[in-house]
Amino acid sequence: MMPVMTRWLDPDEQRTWRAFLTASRALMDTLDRELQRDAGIPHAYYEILVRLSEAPERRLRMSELAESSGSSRSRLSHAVARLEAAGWVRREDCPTDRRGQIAHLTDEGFAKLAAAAPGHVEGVRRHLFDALSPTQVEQLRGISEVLAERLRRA
Amino acid sequence: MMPVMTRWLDPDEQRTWRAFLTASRALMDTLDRELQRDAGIPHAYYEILVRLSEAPERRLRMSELAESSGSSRSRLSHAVARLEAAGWVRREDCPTDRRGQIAHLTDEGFAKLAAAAPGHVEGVRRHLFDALSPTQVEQLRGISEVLAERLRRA
DNA sequence: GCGCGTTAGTTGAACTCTCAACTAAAACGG
DNA sequence: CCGTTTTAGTTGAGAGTTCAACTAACGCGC
Repeated sequence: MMPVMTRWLDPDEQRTWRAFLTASRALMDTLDRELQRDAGIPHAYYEILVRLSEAPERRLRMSELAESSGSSRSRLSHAVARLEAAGWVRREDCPTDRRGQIAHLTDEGFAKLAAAAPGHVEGVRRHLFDALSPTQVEQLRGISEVLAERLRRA
Repeated sequence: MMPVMTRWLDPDEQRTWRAFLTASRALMDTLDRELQRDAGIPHAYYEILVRLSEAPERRLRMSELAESSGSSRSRLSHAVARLEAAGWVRREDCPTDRRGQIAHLTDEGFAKLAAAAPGHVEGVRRHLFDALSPTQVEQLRGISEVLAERLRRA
């Protein structure tokens, strides 16, 4: 929707926006690179494995997995196909909905995740939490929750 | 580097990290999608055009452009190749360093950027600034600047 | 029970990004 | 000067993402 009168960013907002852009991009790129190097998977795949590992019986409907891991359905389909080829996830038919598929984290996949987790968590701590004061961490949570909620509806 | 004893995230940190992940991913995805829909370019390309438009004579060395737009050199090479094919950027030899290339934003590229900017800025405002209180915006700037600085060295 | 809109999930093509390998030129060191 | 090491930038292959199109099954309304 093209506004009639653009509400441009003032210099302060501009600075905030660019800092945020730089920081979040750098953070994600760094974590992604570390994960790729140490575990051979992109961060999006790690996220999928984590959500599966936390689900009852390590099983989740594809759509719920997409939702919780922040992937589009298409992305998840491709990702699970690759994870299945690697033997870390298996797909099963859903007994109550014949359209449905259930992704199931295998023992091998779980082991892979368990091996990757410490290094990744350490990265999150080093690059994010260690850099911020306790107050800032609290602030970041408030900000993130507002934004996440807002964008969930959008 | 695999730590001997993992410093796991406590529940509060976990919640913060996941909220941040969700929010920043949703924000970037949304802006990227809007930009792709309205201007036909990904956000990374928009960023490149913006930096060029702000440079003296709308010219920048490839390496400086990569640095300022947060792209790897490889990514920038591919991106500029595509932008050049679209007629929005031209590459010129650097007179002082025969290895160097200078990217130059054409009038056509500038026009394209000028057309895309209002919609994008409106998106940034709607999805980010409108959602936060003035205090939170200030906090976000502080947090982002610390993180950006920290990761720049890494 | 039937039609129709909705939802679940997949697929392939086009595009972007990453990584490693590569060329070429500058800069350094003796 | 000459050899070595950096730095600039590109390239191609491989992998991930997106978008639109598609199949199939659910479920609502009559």
